[in-house]
Amino acid sequence: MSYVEVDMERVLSNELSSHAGERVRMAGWMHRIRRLGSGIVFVHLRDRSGICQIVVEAPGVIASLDGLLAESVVEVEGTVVAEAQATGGYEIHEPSFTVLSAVTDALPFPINKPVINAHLDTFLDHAMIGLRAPVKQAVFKLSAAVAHAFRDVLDGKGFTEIATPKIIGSASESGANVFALDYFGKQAYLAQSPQFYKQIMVGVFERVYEVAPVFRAEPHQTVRHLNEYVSMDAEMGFIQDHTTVMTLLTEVIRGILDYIGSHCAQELVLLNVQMPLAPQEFPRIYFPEAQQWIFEHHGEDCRGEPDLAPQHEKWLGEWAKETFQSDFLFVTGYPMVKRPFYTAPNPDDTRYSNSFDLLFRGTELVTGGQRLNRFEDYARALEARGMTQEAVASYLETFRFGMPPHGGFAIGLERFIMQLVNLSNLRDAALFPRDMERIQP
RNA sequence: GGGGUCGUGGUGUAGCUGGUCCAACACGCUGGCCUGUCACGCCGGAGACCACGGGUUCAAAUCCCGUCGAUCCCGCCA
Repeated sequence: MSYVEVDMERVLSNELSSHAGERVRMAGWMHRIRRLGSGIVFVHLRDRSGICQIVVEAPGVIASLDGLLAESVVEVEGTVVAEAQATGGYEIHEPSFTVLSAVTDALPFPINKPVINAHLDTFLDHAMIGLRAPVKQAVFKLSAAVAHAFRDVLDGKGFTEIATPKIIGSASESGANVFALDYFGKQAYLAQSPQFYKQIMVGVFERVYEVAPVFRAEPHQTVRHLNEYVSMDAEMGFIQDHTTVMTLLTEVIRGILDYIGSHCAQELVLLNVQMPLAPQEFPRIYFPEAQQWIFEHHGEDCRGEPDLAPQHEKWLGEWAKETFQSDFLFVTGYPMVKRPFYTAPNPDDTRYSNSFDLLFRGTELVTGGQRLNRFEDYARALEARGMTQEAVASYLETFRFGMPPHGGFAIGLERFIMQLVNLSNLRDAALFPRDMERIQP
């Protein structure tokens, strides 16, 4: 049995320098066609590696491009020539074209300009095409690199990747609303988090992670919420307390930043990314102390409130940057009343929890903490909240049969990208975002 | 769930204290010119019943009401 070679002797636009003088075969989209007159046409060919320029001078070949609009797909055979005038130093001469797919209609909006001139709503209606724009590609290349680096760092620390179900039978977990669906006549729900399963799997592998979508039926309408987003979850056993998890998270974040710094130079430049300040140890502040600081420095008295408002997080983020030269800030010890039942309390003051949020440039990026690990503690926690054990019976079985002290966290991938790239809307960090109004495309 | 703002050719905007707007500019599309452009340039052209419905007025893109759509903030969450 023989297979056709995947790359079929095709040369990519970023490989021209190693083929100078050769006759090569290329293929891609006509990103831009610049017809300078009867005598010369420049075609910018876009493939997965980038864009290169093809110079067309033969009248017959120029005629073969008549009527083709941007985004037409072509195969090109031509000679690689070193040319100082060309961006990148090389271009294709004496080409011949085979049209694989001709475009004759104008695009909904131009995608070959440095900036995309379309409202978010318009863009999303045509995301199928808009995503081809180099600036948009770069966002999702970065996104892929972040997810890759997340896996890479955790693989290196003995974690095992898992895939937990997104269709689940019971919906009692945290405060977030769930989407109900009909499952062969039974009531089922879309998972709002892999929380239960990743804890259960700590009992199997000690250390696990998952990169997968989660579903939130919250009716929110803001630039930093989606109803479906990618959660990068990790959970590990045999921790001291939540600070062990914070140390792990710090290493993960720094590992991700290192990775994209060394692998995504092109995207970072194109998107004008200011690399985050990420010191060896991220500064941390205890929840009630954060409220006290807000009261003293901004005059707003939120002391006693169970949570921080977005504005508070912004202030704290600015403070961390100025005081500690860090774009990241841990806020620890969120009140127990605001945390789900599986959260471990602070043993020294049980009003507060052994949990944390990580703020990235003043926006909540990660939630994590230590979980309860003894069955008796779960029984008490459920009772205190008026919940029944039956509702979470299979989850609880885990804790009857030996679970180590453990904890973990969940990073919102789109949030990470949004804050990294300084996007004004989380929807710009999702390929096909799902919000209250949008389920198409 | 509560509140604010907006709705003008395919796209992005100007006009919006009513008449001079059968609507202007840029991108895109299109006809012509240009053999080194790379956000090419130059000269033309097509394309909008100014979201929809009603009202005020001699006169409405412009003022009022309603509907729909979009968007942002708060709450909730990552």
